[in-house]
Amino acid sequence: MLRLFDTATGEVAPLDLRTPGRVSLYVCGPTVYDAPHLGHGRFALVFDVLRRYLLFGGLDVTYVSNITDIDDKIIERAAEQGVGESELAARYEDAWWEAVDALEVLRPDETPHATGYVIRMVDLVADLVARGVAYETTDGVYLSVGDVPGYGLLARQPLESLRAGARVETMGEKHSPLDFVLWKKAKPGEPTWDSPWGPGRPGWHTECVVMSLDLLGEGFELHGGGLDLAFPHHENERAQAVAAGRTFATHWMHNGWVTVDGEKMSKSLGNFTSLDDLLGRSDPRAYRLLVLRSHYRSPIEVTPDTVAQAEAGLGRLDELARRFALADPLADGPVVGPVGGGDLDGPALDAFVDRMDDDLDTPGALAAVFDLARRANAAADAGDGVEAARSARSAALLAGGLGLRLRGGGGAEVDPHSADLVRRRDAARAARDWARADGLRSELESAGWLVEDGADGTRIRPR
RNA sequence: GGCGGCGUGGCCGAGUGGUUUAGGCAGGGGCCUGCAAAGCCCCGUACGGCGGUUCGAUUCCGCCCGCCGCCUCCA
Repeated sequence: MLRLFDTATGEVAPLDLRTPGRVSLYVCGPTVYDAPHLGHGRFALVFDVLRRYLLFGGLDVTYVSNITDIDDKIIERAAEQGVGESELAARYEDAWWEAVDALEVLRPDETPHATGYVIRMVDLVADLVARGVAYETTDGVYLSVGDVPGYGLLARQPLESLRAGARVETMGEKHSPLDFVLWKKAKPGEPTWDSPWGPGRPGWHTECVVMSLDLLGEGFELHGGGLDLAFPHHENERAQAVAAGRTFATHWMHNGWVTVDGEKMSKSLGNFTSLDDLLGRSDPRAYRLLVLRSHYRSPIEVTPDTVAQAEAGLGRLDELARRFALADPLADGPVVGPVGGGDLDGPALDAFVDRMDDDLDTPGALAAVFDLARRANAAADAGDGVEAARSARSAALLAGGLGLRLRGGGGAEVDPHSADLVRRRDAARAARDWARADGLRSELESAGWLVEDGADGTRIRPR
């Protein structure tokens, strides 16, 4: 039984299901006004791992993640670049999918776009106004936060405490500084939709509450996103649902930051590395491994050094796949449970599940994978082929459960010149001409290959 | 000011009131190898500081120091 830390209660609790065997997740996706950075990649990976683990456990998972394609930032950026908002959004949405595809993050089952749900957003806002919890001002419609029971749940602070910290200067016509905008009345030149309050566009918090409820229904199991979304974004989504008398998500999950020199990576601080940069200079799987190596709620530091460490660890797992010619467990999509059987290492699987069930302890789960790798090699060295194969197969399957694909054979194309060097080296070794064999190894190494001698002769792979 | 998190061996990063260790990377020694590589075995006696509780604390409590986050757009 999976237990997860719930931001709303501050405790680790079992993930209760509306319907046995089925689980629905809504994860706030990106606002597509710029290229995604490492932080976006982390949230995509964290929730991909959660999703894969639920599938691994045999659950029927519905995963929804939106694209925010209308927003202040998009309007601003489009104006700067002299392009239309929809054109800009489409460009960065493409960049988004390209990056997460490279990370082997599974595509959501549904990807609602905010612009496709405006009519329903207007309906919600009108309902909130009719219920007397929202009010109109000269620039928009606002939710009266003081009228929502339990406001402050996700901030983990009571309303009064939040009010004390709020910035009063941005209050305008709002009744309380914490009241937030549901509908923004149009300013000249902005894209607009019709509403009872005149042309305008929805507020960000209204977008996600409408899309999640529409696609997943009331009482869906889990709503997630980066920790910075807990307050005010998720708080405000929840407030609208509560104010409208609807049951919202029953569990809240937030991932920690990617940090740079200990500070949160963000667009506003300007200390970000784009996903493209990282993926261009390292194995995309290394970032997944890096994310898995620490707990999802902890901050992670991504540096050339930690990336290199992850790549080295990956090399070890790939070597395992190569040695045992393991089949790719992700060849036909994600690993779907129930998983088990006599040809797998039961205790190791149990250890893996035990770690994952405990609030997604991926570092612990990974330890189980590496442990299997070591045991597979040790058993093979000792001549126990059966045990070795079982451990190796189990390691690959569990790695696959985490979305980590191991690369064994196949690999890089060997150019004719290098292939010739390999042939000549085998001949030299057969003739016990070590000086010549060593010279040929040097040549191969300077051509970028890693050279290994096995029972079947010289083997090379890219360094 | 309010609320919250963190500080673990060379690096990354889990975890736990004590008798046996996370795991990975790097390093040292050994086995294997023509030499390597890969793999396996062994090794380093770590838990910010000061007190307290306890037979015993890295793990619980208090204080202190340092770092970070949220309270405003943000994954």
